[in-house]
Amino acid sequence: MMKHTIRKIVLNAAQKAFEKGILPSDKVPEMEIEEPRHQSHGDFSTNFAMVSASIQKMAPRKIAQSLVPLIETGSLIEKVEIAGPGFINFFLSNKAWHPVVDQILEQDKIYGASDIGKNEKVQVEFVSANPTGPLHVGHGRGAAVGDSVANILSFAGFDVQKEYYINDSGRQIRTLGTSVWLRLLQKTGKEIKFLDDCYKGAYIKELAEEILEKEGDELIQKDEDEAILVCATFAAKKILEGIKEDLSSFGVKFDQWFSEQSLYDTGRVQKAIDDFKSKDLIYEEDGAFWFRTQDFGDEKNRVVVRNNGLTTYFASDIAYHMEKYERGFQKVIDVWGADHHGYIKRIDASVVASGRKSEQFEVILVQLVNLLRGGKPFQMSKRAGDFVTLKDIIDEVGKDAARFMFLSRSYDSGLDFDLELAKQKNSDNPVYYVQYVHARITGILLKAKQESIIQDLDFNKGEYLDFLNTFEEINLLKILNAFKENVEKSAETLHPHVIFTYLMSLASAFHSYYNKHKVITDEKELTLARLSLVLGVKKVIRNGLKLLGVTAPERM
RNA sequence: GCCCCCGUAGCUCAGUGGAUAGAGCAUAGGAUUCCUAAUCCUUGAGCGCAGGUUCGAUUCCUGCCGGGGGCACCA
Repeated sequence: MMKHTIRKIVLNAAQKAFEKGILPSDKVPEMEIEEPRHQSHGDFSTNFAMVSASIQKMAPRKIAQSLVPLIETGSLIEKVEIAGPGFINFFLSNKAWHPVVDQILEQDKIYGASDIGKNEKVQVEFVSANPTGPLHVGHGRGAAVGDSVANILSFAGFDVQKEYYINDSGRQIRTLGTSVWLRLLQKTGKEIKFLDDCYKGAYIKELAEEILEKEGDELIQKDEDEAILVCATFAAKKILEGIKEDLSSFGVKFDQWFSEQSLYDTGRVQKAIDDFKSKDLIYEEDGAFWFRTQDFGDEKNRVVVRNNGLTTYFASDIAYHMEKYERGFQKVIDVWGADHHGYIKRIDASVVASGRKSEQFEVILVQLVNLLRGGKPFQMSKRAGDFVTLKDIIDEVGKDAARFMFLSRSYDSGLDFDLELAKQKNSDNPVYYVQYVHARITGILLKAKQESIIQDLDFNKGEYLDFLNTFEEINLLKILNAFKENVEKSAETLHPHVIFTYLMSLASAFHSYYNKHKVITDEKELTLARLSLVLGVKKVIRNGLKLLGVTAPERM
């Protein structure tokens, strides 16, 4: 918002310079308004002169010198300087920052919201774990990322839908049924050899016990195929219920649960295959049907119908993605684990083949999570089927700590998740560092109310903001002002950790301020000004945490 | 062999086509008669290597090295 103003000022000055004949051209190149790293370089800086050098055929510093006198300093801009190779640096007055508080208090829950999304329909599909077992840590990271990306996009003005795709069809579900069936037979005392490719987790035994209790006798009478089917349906339903519960306690709520089976039931899979066949995008070879993904940059063509007549998951995935765009989404974002990266090209191929643009499809690849306990790798024996579930983690460290931890790093990097660290209630654990700000401010406001300095914990207008002039106060105002930019950056890059980093810097600035200055002082005006400021901080912390799905406690 | 991600301080990670690359932890010391010490203040050290593009590269491109993951008529 402040940057926008600076940009206008620069453009105006350039125009004036051209009219006066100081600059030979009125062409304006791509320029940047940035916040310099160093205070001595001002609050904002532009490289206008440098990027204009070739257009104006003038030395950058000369261009800068011709512009600066045309920039009016006044109540907002204190001074303008030329530095280095030709940067024009703007120093703002304290007064320029004061309105930020009013904006926050007025806009409240929508402070920081943006309209860059232009209401474009976007779908974020995430987790989408097969209902063959409970969610584990990796799903947790995907859930945190997907949910936050969706929240952030929504806050940035996109029309967002969160979706979970249920792989409730195919061989895996049958394997699940077989797994339960075999365990069930073992329970009845039969000597059965458990198959290697079956699911081995303890939850399979529990499911077997449950179904045995319910309808065991009846089931054992049935022929095996039918019994396995019953087991499969029962188990998948149970597991999906568990998944929904876990996600709910993780604070994730989907707008839609989409069934893979429904794509078969409505004939969409067949339709997609027929459609591609008719366009010669699918051909037959060795008794199987292949989609020409190679024509779209994949390294080899991929099978959609096997020579035994069964479709592959790729076939339903093609139909699924076609269906998404038919629902009107301009952009579709899939959140996948890094181990699925090889799948990107072929889905992208299907999207392009069905007439969409490649840019309308985006995959967020979330790198793997290393679970640690006290700095040491936490061994998970996958073979035995015992792994740390998302539920275990929520139970042990709490939803807020888990989500914050998952979002603390870019998903492009692997993540070390230390259970001991996530449990600690001190500054090692970033979630408390940020939440503490919210609780501390609530404490201050409560005290102010008790002392009758304010009537209400919440107010919608700043008071005596001119009294905010310490370095720490101006610093806080600058950070508060930058919230919206950070939301936009986070939305544009689809990186929620931008918000994490932002919140950490805001929290740090607040804690420093808190330790140096009293909010409630003997001076009434100053006190009210500071109360307005900290209320603003509180609201921005809350808004930011909400985007990450973390609560903002009133006390800790 | 091919593909994806990563390589920044002792450790875990941010960050940027530009002017002096940041934070936390760890180490050492200090701050509370006062709004929550789950806090703050002070203290050293770094862009894997080699080329290229550019007025300018840690950032973009290529190659190499190192770490993680993936390469089915599996899901």
